Amino acid sequence: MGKVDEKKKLKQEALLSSAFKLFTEKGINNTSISDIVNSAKMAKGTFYLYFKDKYDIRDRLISYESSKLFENANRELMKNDIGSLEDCVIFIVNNIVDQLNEKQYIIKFIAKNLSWAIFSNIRIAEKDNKSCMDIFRDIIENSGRKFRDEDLMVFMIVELVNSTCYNAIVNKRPVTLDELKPDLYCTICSIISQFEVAV
Amino acid sequence: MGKVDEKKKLKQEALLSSAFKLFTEKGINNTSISDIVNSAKMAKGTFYLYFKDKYDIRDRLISYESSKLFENANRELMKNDIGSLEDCVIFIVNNIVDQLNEKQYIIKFIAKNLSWAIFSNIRIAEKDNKSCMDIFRDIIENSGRKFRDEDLMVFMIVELVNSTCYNAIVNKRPVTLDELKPDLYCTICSIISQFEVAV
Amino acid sequence: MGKVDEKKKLKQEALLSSAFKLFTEKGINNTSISDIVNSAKMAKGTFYLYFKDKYDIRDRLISYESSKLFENANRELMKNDIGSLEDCVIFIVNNIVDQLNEKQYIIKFIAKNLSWAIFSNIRIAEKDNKSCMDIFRDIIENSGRKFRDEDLMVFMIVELVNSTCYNAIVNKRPVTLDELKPDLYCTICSIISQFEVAV
Amino acid sequence: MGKVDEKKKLKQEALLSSAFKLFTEKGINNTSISDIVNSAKMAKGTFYLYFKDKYDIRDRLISYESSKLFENANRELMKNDIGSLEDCVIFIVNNIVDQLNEKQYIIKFIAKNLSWAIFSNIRIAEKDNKSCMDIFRDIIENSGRKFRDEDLMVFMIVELVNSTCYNAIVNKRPVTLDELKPDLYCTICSIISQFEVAV
DNA sequence: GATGAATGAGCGTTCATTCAT
DNA sequence: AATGAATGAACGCTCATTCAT
Repeated sequence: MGKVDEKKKLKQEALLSSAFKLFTEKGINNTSISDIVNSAKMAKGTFYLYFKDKYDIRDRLISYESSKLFENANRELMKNDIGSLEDCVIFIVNNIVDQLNEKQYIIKFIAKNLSWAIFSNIRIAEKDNKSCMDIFRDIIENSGRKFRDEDLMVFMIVELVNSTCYNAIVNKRPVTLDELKPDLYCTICSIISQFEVAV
Repeated sequence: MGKVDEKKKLKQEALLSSAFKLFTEKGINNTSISDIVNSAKMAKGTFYLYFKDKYDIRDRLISYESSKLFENANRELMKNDIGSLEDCVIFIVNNIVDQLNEKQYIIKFIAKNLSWAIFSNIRIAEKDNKSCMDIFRDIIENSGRKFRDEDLMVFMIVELVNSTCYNAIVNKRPVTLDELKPDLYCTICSIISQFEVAV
Repeated sequence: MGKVDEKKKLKQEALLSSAFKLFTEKGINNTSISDIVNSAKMAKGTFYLYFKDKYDIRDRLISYESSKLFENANRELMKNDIGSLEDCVIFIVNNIVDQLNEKQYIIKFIAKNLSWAIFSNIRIAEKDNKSCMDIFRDIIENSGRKFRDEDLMVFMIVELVNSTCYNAIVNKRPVTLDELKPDLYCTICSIISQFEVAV
Repeated sequence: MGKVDEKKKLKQEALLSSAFKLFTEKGINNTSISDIVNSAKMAKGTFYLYFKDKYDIRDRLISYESSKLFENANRELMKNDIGSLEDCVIFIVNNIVDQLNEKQYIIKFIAKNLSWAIFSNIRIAEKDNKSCMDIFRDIIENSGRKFRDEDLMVFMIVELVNSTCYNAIVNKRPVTLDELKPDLYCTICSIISQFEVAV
């Protein structure tokens, strides 16, 4: 990579991190392109060399931040020797919601923008560019068990976790994250068992 | 109520219905106060006599539209003689998601804005101004059964339904609403049973 | 007309005259909306209450300035007792090109923008809102003479005058206006005679 | 001419032809230098090595395209054995307006920008770099006839043709080109005769 | 000579809000 | 109470021009 490309990468990263900081602090609607370039200390026009508009940079950030969460969780999973499928799924969920709980600004930024369509397309560089969904499928396959509709099963778990944890973390209503966890994980087990078919 | 008050109420209602029409058609971000007053055929300044800003009128609309959904569902529940608690809950959920499926613009408008805080505060005029949560509590009490943490139970059900149905109705991904329903209702039963305590 | 309407008219006139001044001084391409409102001493947004954009105000000005030229010429024609059709046409042409010669900024502004379509639609308030073309038709009719294709005849005269006088007035090339006039008027007579048909 | 010079000429020609294409397609005001260099597949900075700005390249194109029209007409004139001066002039005019009628985008581009100053300076490479005006002078001389003010005569003819044909070709108003021609050529003869002096 | 990333002034336009009527 | 003309800050975006490579 030449010197020029390196400089370009730095510029782009400066824009991404400035935008992330501002989006999480003030919200997307209250952040202007001017704010972003001022914070990144470059000229307005430069923004448009790298991104189409505010929503372009937002989508890039959502994918990037989401994949980081998932990568971290997955890395930890590999380090440990987790037994059953249920334990694996709960381990990942638990790891991710703990990350989110520590960095609440991330969940505020991601949650309301993370559609199933985006989620299921997030790629994990460390895992051969596989999607999150692919990784779940691998885990399921490795368990040797059989399920009716894997995609629907994962979808229901993801949506349940996403929406309940958002409230628990951000509003602490109607319960805190720690109070939510036992029942959340219990329901995850119920969902898994409800989809299982005898082999 | 005097003639003047009546006129005022009419003005306000005209603003609310114009705003709802525009918000669902073009989205909140693309609707200006100019648009709203033009559509309601009154002067710009008049808007500020009734609402603080665009977000004030939005919140009023969310409450109003949500309560209508719930009222409709509840009215139907009363007409029928539903047996078990599970059947009651599923009846209400089913009725609401069918309403949403028919009027998709409502779910697009409400869903991303409907926090648990708002939901649990929605008042139903027809039912002595009780909140949705109160009505669920009544249903539970009438069943004669006993649950660990009713609020958390209802919260989990509401969040699961809200987030999965949003995707199923709006994107039809990863499944359509009809394909989702059986598994959704099965999970609702699991959640209920997981919270039940022996009497 | 109420006080408010009067104020509105004043605002609009201030915008028109500021725009005219700037357009003729610096050209349309070098005049921004900002320039216009600054010169008219009002806020930028006010411009958009009265005109769609820069080209809207330009077209309004072209019509207005052109009709003024024609009105003046016509008023003078009425005052005098001009004999033949040729003399009438030449009187009007002469009067208009003299006006343009005195206020060269007008011809610079109008000439390159004045299409036949615009010209033939210019209305003269003083003459029952008749178009320029209508007035020519009246003059022709009053002469009692008969012509093959009146519109084409007037068109050729107008275009010849417009284009040759623009150069003569603005560039004084290849001749000055005064040097051009005799031959121009001679050619006008040729055109008229070439279209005349025996009665 | 060295290899380097040849490469430079190719670059310049690529810029000219890209600019011409874009100017005629979208208009000068809507064409940016970015557009031109993108279309010519070179870097932005390169443009400034060859042209001062957009208006520099425009003027070069007008001269170039106009001279091509005139060259074509003149070449055809040479091929034929045209008799009188009137026939020669009308032959050239007719040939040029037919070219313009076939390629309307050229007249749209040239007409509003073609001043007499530019026209009279157009050089014809094939004819010893003579100007258009020189060629007319040659034709006049060859006819053996004598005229008062040749330049003014040619000027009036050129302006009349240019402005009337622009409308006839582009707007087809108030008549089409074919409907215009007979009267236009008749007026040209009148102009010529009006300038002739007895020998 | 050729490049193209970077600039930043400037553009047209929008719109929430005010306030005299 | 109701109006709507007026405001002007702020917006997203463009683009001619520069200059280090």
